[in-house]
Amino acid sequence: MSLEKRGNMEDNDLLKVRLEKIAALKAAGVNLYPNDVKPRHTTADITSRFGDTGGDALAALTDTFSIAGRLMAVRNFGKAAFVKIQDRKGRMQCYVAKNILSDEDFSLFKKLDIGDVVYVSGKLFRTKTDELTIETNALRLVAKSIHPLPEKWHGLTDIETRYRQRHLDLISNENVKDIFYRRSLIIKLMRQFMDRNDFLEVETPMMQSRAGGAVARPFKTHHNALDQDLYLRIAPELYLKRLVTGGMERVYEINRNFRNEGISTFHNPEFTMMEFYQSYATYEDLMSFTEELFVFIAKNLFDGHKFTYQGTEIDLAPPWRRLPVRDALIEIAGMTPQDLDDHEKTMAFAKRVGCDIKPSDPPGKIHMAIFDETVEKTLIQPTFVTDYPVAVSPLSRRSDTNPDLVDRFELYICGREIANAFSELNDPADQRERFIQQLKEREAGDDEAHEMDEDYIRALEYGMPPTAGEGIGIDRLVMLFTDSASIRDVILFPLLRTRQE
RNA sequence: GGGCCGUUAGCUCAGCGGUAGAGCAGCGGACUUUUAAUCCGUUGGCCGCGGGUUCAAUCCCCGCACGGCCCA
Repeated sequence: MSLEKRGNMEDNDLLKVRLEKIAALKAAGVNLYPNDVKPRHTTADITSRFGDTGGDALAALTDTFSIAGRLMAVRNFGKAAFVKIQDRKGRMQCYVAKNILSDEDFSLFKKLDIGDVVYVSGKLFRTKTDELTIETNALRLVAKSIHPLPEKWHGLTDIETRYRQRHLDLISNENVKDIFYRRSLIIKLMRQFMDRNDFLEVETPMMQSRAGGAVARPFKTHHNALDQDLYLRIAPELYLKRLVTGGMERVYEINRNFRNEGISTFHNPEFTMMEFYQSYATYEDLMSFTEELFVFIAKNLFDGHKFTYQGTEIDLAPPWRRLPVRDALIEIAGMTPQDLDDHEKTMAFAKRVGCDIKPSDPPGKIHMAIFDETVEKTLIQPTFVTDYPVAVSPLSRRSDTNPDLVDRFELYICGREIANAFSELNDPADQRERFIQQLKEREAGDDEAHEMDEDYIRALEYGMPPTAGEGIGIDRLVMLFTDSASIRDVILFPLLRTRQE
């Protein structure tokens, strides 16, 4: 759609003014969208080199500097002006004056709008108030903006607009960019850590004919040429373990998973997880591995192992607390051993604390419902919850000492599940039994229960070495490390309902 | 899915049963070292959408849409 048409349709005065300016610029021979602009510096290049250099030393410099970025503020004095230009690294002030610029460039400057992308070059100096500034001797328009930017002081605060028009959020709210730079750094550090430990990064299918590897409802889609329904994956687990069986003894994948469930400050339907598998390791090995990984990230981010999340100080110094589910239910939920071992009493307790359960649910499942309701939110400092019931762990290895439990842990920080790990079940016969048990629950109405996967069992039948695997929720991890209250603040484009036209 | 809250100018927000307000941005003017520059003047609105009550609704009531927080 042409600009002119948009203008007529929106019938907005601000837009009309801009379109008139565009016409004037075109008439003056100015290219609104040139393609040959090459800034030689970023704002950070200049401030990091000359941030502490005095005015006299700057005056002695003969170098010229050039930056490009968005025009964020103009303080105009008629024949001169101070402007702020923002690039990917920060902001820098530039001084524009009639007696320094060519007449052509100065009249271009007079036609610029806040929000335009511009290029500036010139020498450096310090103003009366000691601010490092570029004395502009050449100016170019790089990309014309036709919409006004959000308010310069308050920025963009409307949450919906921030998510729907993330470009505006990034332009006007500086800390937003910081969060996503930090997210990128965290993921980079995780890769570094995994690579150093001899893990191989792989990619496994996002579209699966059977969505397995987790307990969750999938999204459904359809392949036309094959005329076949497919599911967006809820976890990469079963594919990664096929790779382990194939001899890739240490693998990891950092990628998206999709779960068809509600949206909240801690849930986005698509989210990023790192899953990794290490042969000849146990879930206990992964506890110390996880401690090391988190400390490694924290050291790079905070230069220490303490940080503050929403006003609470979190200390990542290992070793972290290890808490068996049963102990948690007794010590924190307030159950007695008699409650735990008696189905009727367990049911009664569950109902009392507000769990949504069915009498047909196995005891282990009810225990975990009580755990979620009562214990979870109390686990503020990093805690490995261990000794999970078999009933809620269809892919985990059975404990050698107690056949009702599995070799599994979940990591909780700030009352939220951050990671889930276990020694993998590699006995194909037991795996088949677990799937059959899940099918029974599915028939009993649990549409999150795991499906039978003969193909996966067949892979296990070739022999998978003893292996431990773990999934770490990266969005939640980034929330912690960026002190973000909502998962939507660490996902660039969180899912929102489509607006009706 | 339930409860509560929000939706007013491009943005940030006031307001009120009697024809709609500020700041910023914009536009015109003054101004060559500003820091949310300042000063003078000024344009801009389906008050989310649809019903209802009323002489009169942006305001009260009902429904819907979208969003937020809490709960499930």
